[in-house]
Amino acid sequence: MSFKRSCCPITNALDILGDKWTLLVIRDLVLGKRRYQEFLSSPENIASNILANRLKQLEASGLVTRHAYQHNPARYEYVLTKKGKGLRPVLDTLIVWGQKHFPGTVVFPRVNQRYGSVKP
Amino acid sequence: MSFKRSCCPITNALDILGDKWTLLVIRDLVLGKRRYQEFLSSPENIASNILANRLKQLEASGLVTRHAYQHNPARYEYVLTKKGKGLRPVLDTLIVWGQKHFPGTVVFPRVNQRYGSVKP
DNA sequence: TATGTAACTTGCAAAGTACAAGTGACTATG
DNA sequence: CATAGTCACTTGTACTTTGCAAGTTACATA
Repeated sequence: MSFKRSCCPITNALDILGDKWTLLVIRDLVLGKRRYQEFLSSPENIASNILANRLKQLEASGLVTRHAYQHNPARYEYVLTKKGKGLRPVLDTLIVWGQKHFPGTVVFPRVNQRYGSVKP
Repeated sequence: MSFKRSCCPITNALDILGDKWTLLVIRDLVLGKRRYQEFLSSPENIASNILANRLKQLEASGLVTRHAYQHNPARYEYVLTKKGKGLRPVLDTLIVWGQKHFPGTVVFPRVNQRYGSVKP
């Protein structure tokens, strides 16, 4: 999907977000997760290749930035950009709709992990 | 995707909405479209088999109801249920985000077609 | 030396998507 | 009356994406 399907803002948004995994990764980022293993540990059990692919796409789309928090071996953290953070209202309305129509669903708590300092 | 991936409301919503086409069909329904050819005529050029499949899924998920507007041959119209209409805030926030980050995108106008009367 | 961990990558089968063409039941036109 | 057109789909086939398991690289720890 590299060409432009239409000039509709919804269509353009879905070209980035329209699959079963991308918004879940963004949800995790909003919840405070930053590292590969943290995303993998979410209960939906995303496959590692799908996760790697989605993180790459999110970076390419400017929703996420990646920076090393350690060298030798290089380890990366992922953080939402302003554009990525702008999706919160979308997630919020989805949560409202989801909670109304799927009884028993609950919003996950924010993770508040201590991250090591980053040496540039 | 028939099992439950998790108890997250976003995940459950994405199990229905998480692809490149479903929310576009819902957008068309919100805009007032009801018939097969109308959905097909949208600028994104959805394939007819994908459209048929999505309409079936939407009906199965309770977002849309189908009723005949003509017999011999039977022709059907699709209308959003209350649950389906509840997605408007999601579309609205997507539009806001899309318009902000994809310059030049424009919201499509509502169609206001005269539909024939339905004989039950 | 052996095991473990983090962040990926690779291989392959299964599922989903895109495009074209076909179907059945009519309606309209020459 | 025969032909063409419309509507709402369905079918067939090729291509792409996804899901699962296993492998890789570069360390850290026992």
